[in-house]
Amino acid sequence: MSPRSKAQFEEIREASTKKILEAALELFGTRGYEATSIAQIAKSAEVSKGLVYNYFESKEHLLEAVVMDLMNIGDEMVEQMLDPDPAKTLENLIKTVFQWLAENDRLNRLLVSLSTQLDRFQFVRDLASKKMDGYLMMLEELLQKLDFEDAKTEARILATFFDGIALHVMMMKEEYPLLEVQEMLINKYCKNSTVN
Amino acid sequence: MSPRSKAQFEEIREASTKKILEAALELFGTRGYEATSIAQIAKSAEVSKGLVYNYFESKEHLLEAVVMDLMNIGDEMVEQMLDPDPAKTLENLIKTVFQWLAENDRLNRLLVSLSTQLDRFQFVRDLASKKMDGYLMMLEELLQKLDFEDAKTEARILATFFDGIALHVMMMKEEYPLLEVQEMLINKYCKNSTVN
Amino acid sequence: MSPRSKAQFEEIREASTKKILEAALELFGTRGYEATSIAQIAKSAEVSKGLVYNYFESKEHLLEAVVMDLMNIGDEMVEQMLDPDPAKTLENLIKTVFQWLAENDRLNRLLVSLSTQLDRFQFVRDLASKKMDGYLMMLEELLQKLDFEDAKTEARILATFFDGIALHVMMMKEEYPLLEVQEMLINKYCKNSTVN
Amino acid sequence: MSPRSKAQFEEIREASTKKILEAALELFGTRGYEATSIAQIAKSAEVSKGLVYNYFESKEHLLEAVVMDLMNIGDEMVEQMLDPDPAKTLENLIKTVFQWLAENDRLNRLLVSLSTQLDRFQFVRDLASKKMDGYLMMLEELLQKLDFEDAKTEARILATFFDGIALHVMMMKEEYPLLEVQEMLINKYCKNSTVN
DNA sequence: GATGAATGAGTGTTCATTCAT
DNA sequence: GATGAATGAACACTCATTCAT
Repeated sequence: MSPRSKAQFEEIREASTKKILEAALELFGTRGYEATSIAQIAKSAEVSKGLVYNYFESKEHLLEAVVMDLMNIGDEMVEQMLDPDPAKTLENLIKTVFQWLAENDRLNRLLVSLSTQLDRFQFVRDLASKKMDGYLMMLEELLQKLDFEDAKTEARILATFFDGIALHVMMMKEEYPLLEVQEMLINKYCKNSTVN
Repeated sequence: MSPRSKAQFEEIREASTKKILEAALELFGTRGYEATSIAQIAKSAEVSKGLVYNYFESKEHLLEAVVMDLMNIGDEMVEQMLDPDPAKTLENLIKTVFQWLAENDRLNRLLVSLSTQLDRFQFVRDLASKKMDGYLMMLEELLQKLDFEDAKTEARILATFFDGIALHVMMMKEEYPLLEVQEMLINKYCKNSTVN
Repeated sequence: MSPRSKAQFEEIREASTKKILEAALELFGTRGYEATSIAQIAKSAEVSKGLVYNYFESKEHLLEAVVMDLMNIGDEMVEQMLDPDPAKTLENLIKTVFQWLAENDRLNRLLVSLSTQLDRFQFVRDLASKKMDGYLMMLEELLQKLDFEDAKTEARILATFFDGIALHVMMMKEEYPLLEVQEMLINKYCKNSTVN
Repeated sequence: MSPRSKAQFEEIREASTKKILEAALELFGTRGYEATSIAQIAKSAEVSKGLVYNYFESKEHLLEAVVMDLMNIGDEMVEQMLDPDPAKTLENLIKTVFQWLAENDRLNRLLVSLSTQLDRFQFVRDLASKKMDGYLMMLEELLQKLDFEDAKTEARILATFFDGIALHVMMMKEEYPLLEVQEMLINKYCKNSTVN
């Protein structure tokens, strides 16, 4: 009865959605959300303006979809760095953060830029808040195992520092001495257990 | 209708310019650059739209003037914290940074948000780059005096960390444990000379 | 996969057409023609957008079909009120008009609203004009039999009045005193023969 | 100080406002509110789209302004027809209504068309409701003085009839026999007192 | 016969900027 | 120096219509 099967339609939908999401990420990440127009996204995705609205209710919903996509990727990465040795886990974590920053310039820029507009995008605030809490708890636990005195504040410092790096890498790109900083950080935090 | 002296004109110019700059800073800081219109600035400064364009070539030039103003204030602050004892100077510096962040929510937000658009605002890139270099050099010198081994990287870490705090305070406002973090930071960096 | 007979196809066609027409009537009547989208009609008729265009050339042609449908219903009603006694026929007519208005809020609204756009919908103009002529002639004939002096103008007045009620009922809904008005109207027009 | 005086600005504003209001009335009245775009109004008023929004917050506010303008005119007319003799006043009223309909085609069409969208335009509903109440009371009073038995319902009938004429004139324009209908109406209602 | 993905012209609205005075 | 009326390009979004399957 139907001319195309459900599966065929699904394929088409997915392909178009993907093209749009990728274009949106690219542009939101490089120019920022406000400075990117739907027309630009459509053009970059080689698609009509109207189609964007077939798949996403509004520009803001498109942004939400882009961010949600990213978050899922983030979760997967965390699981891969667990290790029986807490020092090793922390080292993995640090290395992963640094590597991610080196490779995901546009996502990084998008996330930082959104963090300046938390009031406007409630969903970002909720998401960031939840992520940050999980983040902090994990770090605190690790640092406790590594016998840090005030693990809670140390975790805060480490988390703050990670985002500081995100900001600086975003601003300076390759000029930021990621390797040196990473090494010193590992020295400071992952060699602690042996010292104490 | 007595003709006005040059000085009088100059006074008027300066007063109007100041009113506009203040309104622009306030609005750019709270709503963001994109979301603030020239009409809003003019209204808030109790001035006509046309007058804004008499003093500033464009919205972007107005932004530039606002940022320049901020930077000058920053320079003044640095001079006030110098102390013969490097540990004391560093402590002053840390305290000043923390205090500024606690008190200047909107400026902080404006600066962070501009840092995400360095490609668009070339003058911000140049400015930030120059400031950062001076900043880093000053920190490196201090840390060297405090006998840190790799003072260059430590300076980088400290600068990165400051901006990380800026980012987190902007996001979390009063919820960020500024005091605890500040204390731990002072312990880590300003007690070094006595230890070594 | 048995081939379907012509009759079966015809049945399918008719069923789909009917569903679409009903949905369109409902939506045009409640939201208005401009404010109703083809997508809404298709959804409400549980049919694809494409199918609507299989059966109706355009949105405007669909409207035309809807209106034609309505008109046929109107014709059927007229035949049911004929009576040997002209006074009785007129009374039937009045009562039918009032009852229809009380029961067909949405159709009434659609027709009035279309009458304000006669220039745009030529077919409505033609249709309305033809209907009105027949209407007037019937009324004139009746009133002549009831010995009204200037039956032509009286017929015009009655017809005008009917549409005035349509307008007011549409605006005021239940607040309009349909019963009182109906009674007075019957008194004025259907008791004439006994007086003269 | 100011380049143009307040009065000059006021003049300019008024002239532009008037041009826009006139164009809007013309187009809303002929094509309807929905079918008229701001672009069309601006073009017809020989003005930029942007200017329309300088003077009117939104398309709906523009409509409101147009309608309010009309209503004020209506009020002025009522006062001019009062007469010590109620029969004469009623006659004046009838004549005024008929004359207004003959001369104000577009306003009439606009008002009828808005009456089909009372739910959408709250301000029209409020306005119409208030006008109608005053209208009915005045008619009732007049008819009471003229010794009509059920003056309340008669007033309702007259008011309904007026709007019926409005509807028919709007549809048929010059083809509607305004004069004959007017004469018969005056005969029916304004000769009553002498008979009784 | 039937589907719904895709298009593009059009909508209401905003706003940086210009300019006559 | 100062005003605000005026412009026009741009924006987010809608929707009648087409078409490959």
